[in-house]
Amino acid sequence: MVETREARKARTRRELMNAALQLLGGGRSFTSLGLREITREAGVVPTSFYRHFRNTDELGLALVEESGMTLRRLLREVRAEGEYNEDMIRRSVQAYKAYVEAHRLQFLFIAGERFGGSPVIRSAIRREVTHFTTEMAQDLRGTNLFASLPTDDLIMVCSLVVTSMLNAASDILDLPAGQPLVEEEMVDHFVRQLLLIFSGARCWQDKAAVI
Amino acid sequence: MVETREARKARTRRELMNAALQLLGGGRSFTSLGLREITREAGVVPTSFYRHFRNTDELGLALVEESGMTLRRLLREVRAEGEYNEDMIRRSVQAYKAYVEAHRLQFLFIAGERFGGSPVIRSAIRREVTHFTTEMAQDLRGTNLFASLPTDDLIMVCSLVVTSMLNAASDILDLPAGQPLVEEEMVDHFVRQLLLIFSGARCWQDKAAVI
DNA sequence: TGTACATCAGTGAACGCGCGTTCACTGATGTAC
DNA sequence: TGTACATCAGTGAACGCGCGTTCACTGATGTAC
Repeated sequence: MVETREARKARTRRELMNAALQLLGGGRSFTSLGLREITREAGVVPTSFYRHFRNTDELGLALVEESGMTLRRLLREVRAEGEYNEDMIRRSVQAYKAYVEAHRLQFLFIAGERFGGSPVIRSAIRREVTHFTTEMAQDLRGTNLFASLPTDDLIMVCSLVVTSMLNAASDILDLPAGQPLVEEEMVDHFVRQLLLIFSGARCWQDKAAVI
Repeated sequence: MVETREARKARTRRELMNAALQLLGGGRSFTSLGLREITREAGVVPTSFYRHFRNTDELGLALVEESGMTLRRLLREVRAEGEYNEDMIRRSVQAYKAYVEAHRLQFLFIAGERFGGSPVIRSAIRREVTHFTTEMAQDLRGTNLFASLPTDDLIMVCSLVVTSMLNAASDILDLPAGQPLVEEEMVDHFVRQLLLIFSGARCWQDKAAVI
C-alpha cells in the first residue's frame, strides 16, 4: 500500500482545486468554469467530482477558505512593526507585490469573484475580507501607532487599506511582464496611496473637526 | 411607415443591451451570459444578434461605453462646489447612493466586470475609470481646494476616491432592502472614508515629510 | 498471518438540453426612374 | 404619383458540440475474525 485511501482522496480533492485555479490563469472567471472542464484539467472523470463537492460553488467556497488563510499569512509577513514612515510602507508594498505574484492564482480568484457572479461565493469572500480587516485593526492596536483613534475609525482605516490593496492586486496581476519602469511607477502609486491614508488617519485623530 | 428601418434597428440594438443588463439583475455575471439567453430576453431570434454585434464581448463594450457616460453624468451631478466639509460630503454620498440605485444594472455590470473574466471588457472599464478619474481631478483643480497639491498627487487622491466609491457601489447594491439602520451605517462608513481621504490630502499638501 | 466481506474513490456509458454558428429565406422598407 | 428593383433586419431549420447529472460498475483499500 503506497497511499491510504483517505490520502488518495485528499490528493484528488487538491487536484480539483488546483485545476480550477489553473484554469483561472487563462483569463477565465471562476463562475464561468464548468464541472467537466475542471475534472478534465485535473485528469479525472467528470463523475468523480461528486465524490468531493456537491457542485462548483462548493469547490469555490473551499478556495475562498484557502485563500483566506493565504491572506492571513500575508498579514503575518508584512506585520507593522515600529514606525510608519515611507521606507517601511515601501518595503511593505514591495513585499505585498511579491506575495501577490507568488500566489497569483489565488489572488486572481479572490479579485475576480469579489464582485463576481455567484452570490454565495461573493458573500464568503466578503466575510473573509472583514475578518482580515478586523485582524489588521487588532494588529495596529498593538503597535500604539493610532492610540487615540476610536476602534471603529481604526477599522474604517483598515478597510480602506485592505480594499485598496485588493484593487492593487488586480492591477499587479494585469501588469504586462518585463516592464520594470511601469512596475516601479505602480509601486510608487500604491505607496503614496497608503501614505495618504495613514497621513489622513493621523490628522483625523489629532483634530475633532476635519478639513 | 411608423418607424424607419434605421430606427427599428437601433431600437432592437437597445433591446439587446437592455436584455443583457436585465439578466445581470438576477445575480448573474455578464461574462457568463449566453447569446441565446440575451436574444431570448430581448424577444428576438438568436441569429438576429449578429446584425448588431459580432459576439457578446462586443455588446459588453457597448455597455461599458454607455456606463462610462452614466459615470460622467454622475460627476456633473455631485460636482464639488464650495467647502469640503462633512455636510457637503454626506450630501454627496447620499446623492451617489441614490444615483447607484437609480442606475442599478449599469453599476452591477461595471462592478462585476471590473475584475471579471473578459480581458477586453476589463481593460475597457479600466480606461473609463481612468478617464473619469482625470476628469474629477480637473474638476477639483478648478475649485482651488487643493491648490498646492501637485497634479499627480491630486490624481492619486481622485483614484483613491473613485475606487473606494466603486467598491461602495457593490456594497450598496448588495444591501438587503428595507433596513434603514444598516443603510445609514453604510452611508456613514463611506462618509468617514472620504473625510479621511480628503483629510489626508490636506495634511499631505501641508507638509513635505508625512507622518 | 490469512481469509472473507465491506467500503467507496474513480469509471464509463448514457440521457436530454442549450449552446454558438451556418445558411437560405421572407417581406417590409428604401430608392431610382 | 406609380412601378420595378435593391436592401437588409429579422426568421427558422439545422448542425455538431460540450454541458451537468444519473446510474450500475470495478477493483483496490480497509476491516473483522
